[in-house]
Amino acid sequence: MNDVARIAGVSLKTVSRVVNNEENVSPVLVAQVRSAIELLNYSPDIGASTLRRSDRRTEMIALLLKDVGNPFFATLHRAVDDEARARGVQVITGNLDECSNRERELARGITMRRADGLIMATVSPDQSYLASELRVDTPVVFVDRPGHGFPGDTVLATNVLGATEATRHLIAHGHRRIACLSDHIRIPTARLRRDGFLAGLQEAGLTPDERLVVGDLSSEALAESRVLELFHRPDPPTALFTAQNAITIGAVRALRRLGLHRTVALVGFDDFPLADLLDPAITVIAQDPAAMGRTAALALFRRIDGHTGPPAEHWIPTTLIRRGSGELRPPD
Amino acid sequence: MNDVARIAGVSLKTVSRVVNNEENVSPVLVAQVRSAIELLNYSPDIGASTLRRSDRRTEMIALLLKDVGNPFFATLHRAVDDEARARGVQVITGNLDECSNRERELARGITMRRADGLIMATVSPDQSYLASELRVDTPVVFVDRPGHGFPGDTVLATNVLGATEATRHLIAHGHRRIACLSDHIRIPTARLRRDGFLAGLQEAGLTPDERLVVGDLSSEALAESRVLELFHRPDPPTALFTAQNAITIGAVRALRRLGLHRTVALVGFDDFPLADLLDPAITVIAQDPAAMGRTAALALFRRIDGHTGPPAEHWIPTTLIRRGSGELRPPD
DNA sequence: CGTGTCCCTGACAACGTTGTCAAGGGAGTG
DNA sequence: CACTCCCTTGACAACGTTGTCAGGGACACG
Repeated sequence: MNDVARIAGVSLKTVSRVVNNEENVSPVLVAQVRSAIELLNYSPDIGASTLRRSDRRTEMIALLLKDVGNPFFATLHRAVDDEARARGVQVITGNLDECSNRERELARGITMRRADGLIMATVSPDQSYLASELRVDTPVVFVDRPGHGFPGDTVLATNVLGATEATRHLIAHGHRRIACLSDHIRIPTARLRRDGFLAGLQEAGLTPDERLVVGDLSSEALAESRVLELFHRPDPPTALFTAQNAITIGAVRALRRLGLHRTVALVGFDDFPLADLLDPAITVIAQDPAAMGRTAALALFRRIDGHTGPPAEHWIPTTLIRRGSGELRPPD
Repeated sequence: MNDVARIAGVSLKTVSRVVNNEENVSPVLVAQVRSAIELLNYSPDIGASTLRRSDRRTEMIALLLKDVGNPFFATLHRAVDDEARARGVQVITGNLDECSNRERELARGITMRRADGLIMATVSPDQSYLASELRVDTPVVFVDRPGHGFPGDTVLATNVLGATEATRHLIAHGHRRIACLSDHIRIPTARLRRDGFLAGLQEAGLTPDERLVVGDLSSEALAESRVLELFHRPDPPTALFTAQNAITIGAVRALRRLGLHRTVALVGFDDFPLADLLDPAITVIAQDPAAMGRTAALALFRRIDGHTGPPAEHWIPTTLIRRGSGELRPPD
């Protein structure tokens, strides 16, 4: 910037004014400065600018989630990025991998980089550490999973309602023995979906068989083997509700191996690509990760732009998509 | 940092030394400074540090790709991030969406943020603009697609070889009329895979029927409708080689609709989740996006750490995975 | 003509940090 | 004891930028 000022024959401050498109600079000088910028290939340094500015904006927000490689979060990430780019803001991401202590570690990195805000799909049960880890007034939005011990807007899918709807759907098709398969129950989404499932049963006056409620399936492979077990025991279920993507796929593999895929009904929580091309096509409760990302980003930017007020809750509705697997009836 | 120094009763510089774990600070002062840091909840400002440091490292690298929401690139992104995090480096991403001018626009943003390096899956045919857009000595690594007009290491899948192998595989199963369906031919990967396809035909002494070589399929839906057309014309192919993920899926949909999915052979370039659960399961030439991301990141960090030398080319091998769709024989 | 107002411009300090240099003090050496 | 050397510490400037303030010129008004 020094060089630009010298070449253009103006002061440093005038260059700064031109770069920031401030008013009240004579057109002649603007032209001179611009051509000097062109000539020298000058590019302003956002870091230095941030340091000096009074608002201290870095024009960066952080997005902490399970895994940017996971399709659900990758879609959410893309939606956040679209909103951010429209404002000239960069998104920096961190992968938590269901690993509690990494949450805190990454929050520290966010702070050192002075991000303007944070969107986070929590892993650990308590976020009160954010009070000391984050700078004051850094807004936080919790997405997909709620936060505890730290104030922030929340963007959640209607997990309970969706799971209840899935269960109701299976019951409406004549099922009485329905298994519920979910990820580890300490994960909020898993717990809520199981709750929704139980509510669905209760609604119909059915009592859950606890041997059919499995809550520690942390991988596709584990889900597959647990479903196989389920059907090697007496009195197996006639329908499955799988509370998450990877579990649904594990269950599909197991049913295939058992030759039961056209017999046992299945409704999965969370849609996935090609679900409609399987045989039978898989009925799901679809989430809308793009809407979740967009909503979270908008909520965050509103806070960054100065909105104050009590934490808001945004609910992103889920949709039942009938494709075949959920409409199979039990053998009479 | 000022406050920390005052509370600890030492100079600014000593705090700096402690924060950076420099040697030759007395243990007593280290302890004092650390407790003051604790007390005040002090967090160093990477931005200010970058500004003053002589090496000017921001500890950020940029990753420009088609779409972070696309599974192939999401996996690649994750692999890059793993390497980066091991070094305390942040990855910032940009979505190009096959849109040429955004490439340059995002490069400008990268420069303003002073990223230490750039990994990029090019969209436009020429990257010579980088010479003026980037700061001098910013290393660039091209991944998935080669760069032109600007020096940089390259990490590419064996596109030609893989496509030839696919074609050879179909020919070995008795096919003579094979269609090649690819994305727009100006995209390097699409062109290379078509070239590999043609090489495979030539190897077997077959002459390509140009009506069976389609090169402008930019979406799944378009691929689907073009395949439908293909089979409504006389003398349709007995096998398909689809040069990309989305096209493969479009083709599967079309074959389903025609009831030909168990008749017409299909080999797709690039693996995708659930390919093994379709009926028939889809034979593919699998790429290894994680290896590509990892290799690109390692190459970039080697440059950032001072390695000089002529641009290197890294080839990531593809693998033929036989699953059924590629082993169908033509009707006699 | 004097005064006030507005527009344009630049000098200067400051943001939070680290590189440079010099000074103080203690230990080791002749 | 004098001298050198190394370890420890701090003062100060500087990184690239912007906020603040003040000065100078043009113009309008009384």
